[in-house]
Amino acid sequence: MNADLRPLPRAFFARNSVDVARDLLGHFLVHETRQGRLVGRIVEVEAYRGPRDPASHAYRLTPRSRIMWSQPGTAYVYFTYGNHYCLNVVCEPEGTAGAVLFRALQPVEGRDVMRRARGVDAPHLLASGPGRLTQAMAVGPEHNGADLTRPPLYVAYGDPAGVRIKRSGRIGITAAAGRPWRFYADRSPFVSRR
DNA sequence: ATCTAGATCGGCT
DNA sequence: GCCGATCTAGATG
Repeated sequence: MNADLRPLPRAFFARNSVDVARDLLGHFLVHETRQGRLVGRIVEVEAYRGPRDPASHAYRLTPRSRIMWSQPGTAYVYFTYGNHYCLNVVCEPEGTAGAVLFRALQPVEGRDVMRRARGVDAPHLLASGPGRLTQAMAVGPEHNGADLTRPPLYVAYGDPAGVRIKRSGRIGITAAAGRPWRFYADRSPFVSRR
């Protein structure tokens, strides 16, 4: 992996979250930790919108969901099912709610650290699923509100042109008929639900 | 291959 | 009190 990773600018995230989700495929999620630099290629994401999207935490304004109205490029980390953390990046202009959930990565750098954190060996099981992804990337509740446009945790330019994009319904969502806002890299072994 | 339950707890009605 | 933007292990066909 080359050493040069440049963060995406804030303007990238200040758009419709569905467009941001699609455009995120092929770019990198990077975390510079004490253990070393962890890098994954983004291969699966889901878009969530505001009060008009019943599947979104921002369907209502609550203390937890408030952050989805904040500055684009901000991290939204939430806890679910008593066990797992999920990482999102806030989208849309400030004052409009929206976010993209990171669902799966292709591990690119720091695989050994990821293996240790996950307790599994197979590369396609390291970060294929939102809970697995945060565990592999050493992301937790302390990152809620972090700025994902600058180190140590950020989204960096990759190779989006080389991705065959597929779309589908969001996973685990019942109240979202007619909103196929999950995007993933076609035929990638690193997406969830293989 | 497909299903089921259990873990485990914060946020919300 | 209920249930979730999940994962894993174990059972069953």
